[in-house]
Amino acid sequence: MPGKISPGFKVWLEKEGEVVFAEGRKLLLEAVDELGSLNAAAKKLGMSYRAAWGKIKATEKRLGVKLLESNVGGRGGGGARLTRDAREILRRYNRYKTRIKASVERECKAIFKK
Amino acid sequence: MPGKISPGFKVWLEKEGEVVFAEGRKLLLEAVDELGSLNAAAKKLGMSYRAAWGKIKATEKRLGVKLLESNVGGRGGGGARLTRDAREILRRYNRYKTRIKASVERECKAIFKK
DNA sequence: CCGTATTATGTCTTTATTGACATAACGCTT
DNA sequence: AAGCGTTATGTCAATAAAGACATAATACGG
Repeated sequence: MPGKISPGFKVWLEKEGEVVFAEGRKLLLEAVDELGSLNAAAKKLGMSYRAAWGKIKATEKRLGVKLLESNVGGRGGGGARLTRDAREILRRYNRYKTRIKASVERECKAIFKK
Repeated sequence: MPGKISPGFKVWLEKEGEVVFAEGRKLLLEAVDELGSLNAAAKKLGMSYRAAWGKIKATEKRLGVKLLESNVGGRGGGGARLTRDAREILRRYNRYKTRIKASVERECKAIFKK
């Protein structure tokens, strides 16, 4: 008899069968939006700036869309903020995920009597 | 403006926060059930017997449940068949996935006007 | 009793992903 | 002009995941 088994799920956005946006990018973009800096966002998520920058760059390339508008130097060293496209993708992803999450929790009770 | 973006999803079963069953195991177990042999199932899925066996073994360990009842030697070299527990897990996973898939397709139309 | 197809494992190689380090440029601020 | 914090990249190491290869044991059928 299987013990206490519980369901899990993950959602993402694709373009031509390739994953272009998932939870990691969502957290990263939201952190940039909050902090106004990719470096600060990376620190908040416990990753190196290099890694964060690489992920953003890769996503932009696959997506063919610019996600961050950044300026280097100046007061505080510079900073970055989300483009309109980034906000649009973020909005769609969040809406999609919220809906699926609700379904998951509903079905969960029907299939796995806790 | 983002191009043609489409949603994707994945579901799995957890035990104590650890993934114990997902799409790969499902396909493997179903193939074993159909063919009566782990070796044949592995070939069907384009993986080595070694890899298939390792995955089954790892899943059994994490799950604390036996998935395959096997006999070695004899006519045809032997074979394997699913245990009752394996069928139960498979049934739950399939039911769960089917439900979520339906939700995904429904929400998809609402969020991504195709 | 030998051939055969299968289960059952160990080990080693290759590959892919992630992470760490290093360096340059930039433009405010003081 | 010097300092600071940030963007922007290249490179290389570490770690993880997947795959390839090798070998033993088994039991049935001819």
